[in-house]
Amino acid sequence: MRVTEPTGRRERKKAQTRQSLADAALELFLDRGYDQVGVKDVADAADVSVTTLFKHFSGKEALVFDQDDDLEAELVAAVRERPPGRSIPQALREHLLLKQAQLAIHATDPRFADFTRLVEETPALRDYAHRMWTRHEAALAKAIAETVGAPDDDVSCAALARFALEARSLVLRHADPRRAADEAFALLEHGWAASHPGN
Amino acid sequence: MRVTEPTGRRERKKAQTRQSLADAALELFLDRGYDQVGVKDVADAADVSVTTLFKHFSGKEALVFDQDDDLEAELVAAVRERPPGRSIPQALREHLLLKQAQLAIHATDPRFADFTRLVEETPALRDYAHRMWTRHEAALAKAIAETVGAPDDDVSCAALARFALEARSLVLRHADPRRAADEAFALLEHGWAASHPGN
DNA sequence: CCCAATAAGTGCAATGACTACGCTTTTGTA
DNA sequence: TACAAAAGCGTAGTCATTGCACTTATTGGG
Repeated sequence: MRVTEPTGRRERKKAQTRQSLADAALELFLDRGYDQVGVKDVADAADVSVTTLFKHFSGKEALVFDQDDDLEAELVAAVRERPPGRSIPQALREHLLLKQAQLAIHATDPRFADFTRLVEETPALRDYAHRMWTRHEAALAKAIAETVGAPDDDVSCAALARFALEARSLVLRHADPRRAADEAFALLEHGWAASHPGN
Repeated sequence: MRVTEPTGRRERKKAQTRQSLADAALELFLDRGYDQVGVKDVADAADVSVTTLFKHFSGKEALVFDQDDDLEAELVAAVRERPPGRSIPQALREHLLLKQAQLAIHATDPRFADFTRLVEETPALRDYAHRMWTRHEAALAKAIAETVGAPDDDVSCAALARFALEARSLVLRHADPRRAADEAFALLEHGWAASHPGN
């Protein structure tokens, strides 16, 4: 019995189909623009039926983003397991910048810049990416509240969670994200320190 | 030439049609739920064609919200013409609470509670309402920057604009919006004061 | 090695929001 | 009155997305 990679032919083909779709989609979108490409075009290019496409991806926008499943767990961990002496806003700033840097590793690929531009210039994709993060607001708020010993529905904890997640997209469109993040999070930092000293 | 109300029969009928549509839509949505009603149903109930419906409203969601045109102007004015001694975050908190109170005036109408619930429980409507506000983020950021003499693209001004607008929806889902607003804006207040004392 | 369960993939038809188009009716105005 | 603009209409289309019934391939067991 194989311990690593219990990958039968079935799962391999499935992954392959999925990859074909994602590749075809990205190429077409970059070439013609998101709105100028129909879901039918993508399916044809990947040589599968439209029905199959929707068995692999929940919607047209999802074709562009590979599964970022444990986003929530990482976000919560960034707060819970932050090094001693680092405030929650600082920890969140670091985490968001780190995730962005992880993406930028592919920056060697000249497609990457185009990819980023595609996402930022297409409202449907921008919104989708945004929601990938804000989706976890409640979980983040809860983690923060537990960390500082506040009730689960504490408003300032919810506010910090919301603002930090919003800061991400705010900062991303800036030429120098690091500097922008410093400024945006400085605001949160000071505001947070005022009511939750030492966190 | 009539100065006030240059209202000919034409414009009156137009407004009437629009109103019929809005009324029919609200009644149907409240009765069956937003997703269970098609635009065809609304058009039929108002006794107009679907094409006509879309000449009056930009989309299905817009049927629910009457034109809030000068939202942006009011927002900018709240910052620019705030009474002396009141900080920008405070002014924004007041303005947002005021606008909410203005809506709640209709609270005598028992439909109003249902209306609020409808909007909050229907993702499409919640998002639409949210975007009605966040749409003006750039204008608000610019107004703030000019008020404090910062460059138009100053990050902390943009951040304050974004956070304040987000605070609105954050606070709205709370049982006591006023208290929630106090907490959320306290965070912004202190953070903002740290870098822009006296504003 | 064969069989039955399972899962991937297919094609087709339908829904529901929205648009384009070409047409008729109404209304404001010269 | 005559004409242009505006309001409305119906049809037919696009596009994403879903349900359904069907074929094909893979797998695990007997």
